[in-house]
Parts: sequence; structure tokens; C-alpha cells
Amino acid sequence: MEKLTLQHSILETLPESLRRDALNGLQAIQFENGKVLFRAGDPCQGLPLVLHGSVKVQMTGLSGNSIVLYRMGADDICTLSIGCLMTGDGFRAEAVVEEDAKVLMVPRGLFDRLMDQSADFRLGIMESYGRRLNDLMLLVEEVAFRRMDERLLHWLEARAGHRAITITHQELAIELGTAREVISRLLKELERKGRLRLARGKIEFTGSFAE
Amino acid sequence: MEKLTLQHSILETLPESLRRDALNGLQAIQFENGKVLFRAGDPCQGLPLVLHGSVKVQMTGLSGNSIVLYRMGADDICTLSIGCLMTGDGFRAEAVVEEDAKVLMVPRGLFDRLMDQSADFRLGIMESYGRRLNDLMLLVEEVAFRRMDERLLHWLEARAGHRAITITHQELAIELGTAREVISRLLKELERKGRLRLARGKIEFTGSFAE
DNA sequence: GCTGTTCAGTGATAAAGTCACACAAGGAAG
DNA sequence: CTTCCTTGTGTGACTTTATCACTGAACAGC
Repeated sequence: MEKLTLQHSILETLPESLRRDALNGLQAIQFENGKVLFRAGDPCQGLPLVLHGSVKVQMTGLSGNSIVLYRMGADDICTLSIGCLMTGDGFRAEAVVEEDAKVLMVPRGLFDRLMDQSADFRLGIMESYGRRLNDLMLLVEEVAFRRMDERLLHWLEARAGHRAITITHQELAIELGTAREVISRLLKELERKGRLRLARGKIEFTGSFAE
Repeated sequence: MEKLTLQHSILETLPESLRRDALNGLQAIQFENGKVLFRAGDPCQGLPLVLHGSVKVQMTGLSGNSIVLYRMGADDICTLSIGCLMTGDGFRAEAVVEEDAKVLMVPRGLFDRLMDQSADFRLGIMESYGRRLNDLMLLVEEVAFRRMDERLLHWLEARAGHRAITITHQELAIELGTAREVISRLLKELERKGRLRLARGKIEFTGSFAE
């Protein structure tokens, strides 16, 4: 029954013997909300496979500002780790748990073996890499050319399913890679337009957001 | 003697039989300056291995502005192509030859076979992916948090080995993902400070750049 | 020479980032 | 219940970038 909670699609495709073998060398680690999977500079211990929960990967610039690069959810692979695992370099970014997460850590040796013996595993890794690269390219485009009010609106709309969300302006600024003041002003503007209502640490959507 | 020109480090590590086998299925393609390897939307034909020359990969936003994401030089791999090759999606970016380049095109079948049979090949691919991901992360950081004058100066300093460079303000704007006018003003400012001299389509470095 | 095209310079204005500070909400300790 | 402290928010002033709308200079091809 413990095994049922260890399912990750990239392991499901393995031939039974290899899969059983792999799972023996692995153990799921439970991370609580707010826990840090790795920090900038940390060496990479292994490839994390996210079983469930949500982890955000963000990086901090020399200026001290931060930006969220991408998130990992159920059935995701921490692609960033592979590069660090290969080169032995430390991480450039940090990973913070947003929703309690369960993670499998695949050590270097096992990773190499799986890459060697399973074409499906290789395919899964390659696809994951491709997606991540695409995500980052889109992020570059967004940061370089999109206006902040559009980006904020887009971010909010993506979560407007809820009646309200719990987030501070500072956290929202890190999501979009800007300054807290900018977010405060844009949100105030949206409140004036009647699209939402602001409270300390909380944003309530009103009318026009619920479509 | 033709073979001598087909060397690429990732192929050098292959066992002799596999290598000979691989090279038979490959042919080098010569690209002239200005030629486009692929455009946004194009499907991926195979994995390009750059033998020599220089190719820049850039993307264009909805707004019509462009930014250079990274460059590939001798012995590089077009990592971006792998993802497209795997998922079958079209490219999000375009690749333009800057210096006449010779490129080997590895088709999907051969790529799979090399991934299957050579641990060194896999390692090379993975390292390349890791580096590219790091590059893009750094680019995000730069675009999001660095000031344009610093970025321009940094870009110029990286090429100050030459006495002068041939580039238009528009091309420089695409390098940094900004508008032509911004570059024109910043360059004018640097000229006023005596750090360079401007001419149509050319920038000459003076004094303080040559260290 | 003329003519069209590509490049560069610049003012006006809007958007975004930075700095500095005021103040309000909520929790903890007395 | 006060008082104190931390955290979160609002805002003015100013700088840096982006965008728009032009102008004129440099060059290429008749």
C-alpha cells in the first residue's frame, strides 16, 4: 500500500523487473509547506520526482530581487537538477514547497542506470527538458516585452476560480519579478475599477473576474 | 580528409564501430552568413551539431520585438531542437547564421540509437541541456533586474578586443531585447563620455575600452 | 545628378523601477 | 487592555525604459 503512493508516470513505463529494482533504492520524502528543497549554491543530491504537491523554483538576482521561474506539480520532474547532477555545479535557483509535497529522490547511479536501460525513461526526461526550456523561453519573452498590468491580470485570472486568494503584494511581486510598490499600485488601480477588493494579505475577486 | 572536417566532440567519444556507422548516415551542411537554420513554427528535422561558425537563436514576441536567447559556436549542440524533435512541436524561436557555419544534422532515428548505445553521448546531451537551461535562467535574471546601460556596456566590453565592430543599433537592440531608440540614446551618451565613436553601422572603441 | 531605402537622432509622453517614508493591522508581552 | 513590534500597504518624488512620431543623414542604384 505504501507502493501505491510511490507512483510517478516516468517510473510506470519501466519494465517490471527494473521498476521493482528502482523502487527499492528509493524512498519518498515528505516536505511541508514552506520547506526549502534546495537553495542557490547547494550541490545536487539527486533527481527529484514530484509525486504530489506543488513546488516553486525561483531565483534571486544580484540586486536582491527575485522571480519565480516555474512550478512543479504532481508527476513532474525537477529538470534543473539534472544539469547540476551532471556537471556537479551548484544550483542557481532555489525550490520552495508551496503545498505539502511528496518527492522521490533518484540518486546519480540509479539515474544513469535508468537512462541506460529504458528508452521510455529517456524519452520522459527529454520531454521534460524540452518543456522546461520552452517555459523559460516564454518567460524571457514575457519579462522582456509584456506590460506589467497585463501580466498581473493574467496571473490573477489564472487563479480567479477561487473567490479569494491569500497572498501578499511582496509575494506577488516575486511571482512576476518586479517591485512590491508596482504591484501595490496596479492592484489599487484594479480595486478602483471594481474588479477586486484588497485586504491585508488577501485579494478578493469581485464580479468581472468570475466568468 | 573530408572526415577531418566532420569532427564534433560528442561524436569523438563514440566507440569506433558506432562512430563510423553514425558518420555514414550524416552529411555536413554548409550555411552561409545570414542563412536561417529554422524559423518559428518550423517542425524539427533533426538535431543540429555545429562543427564551426556561429549561429544565434532569437525569438520574437507578440509585440514584434525580438531578443537573442543564446548563440551556438564550434562543437555546440542545438539543444532546443531536441525538445521539438521529441514532442513534434514546432520551434518557438529562429536560428540565424552569423558566421558561415558547417552543421551536421542527426535525424531522429540515429539520435535515439546514439542515446541508447552510448553513455558518453547521453552525458554530452545532458550537459548541453544543463548549460542551456542555466543560460536561460541567467538571461531571465538579466532581463528582469539589470539596467540597460549596464547590460549594453557588458555586451560591448565582451567584444572590445577588436578596435571596432560592425553592427546597427537595431541589431544591438535585438541582442538585448529592447528598442532601437534606447540603444541609440545610450550609445550617444557613451560617445559623449568619450568611450567610443559612432558611425553608420559601426562602433569604434576608444581609450577606456581597451584594457 | 536624382530617388528610394536603411540608419541614426531626438522630443514628448507613458509605463515601470527605486527611494523614502507614513501609517495601519495584528500578535505578543506585560 | 495597553504598549511595543513586526509585517504589510499606500503614496509622492524622481529615474530609467519603452513607445510614438518625426527628422535628417548616409548610401546604393540608376
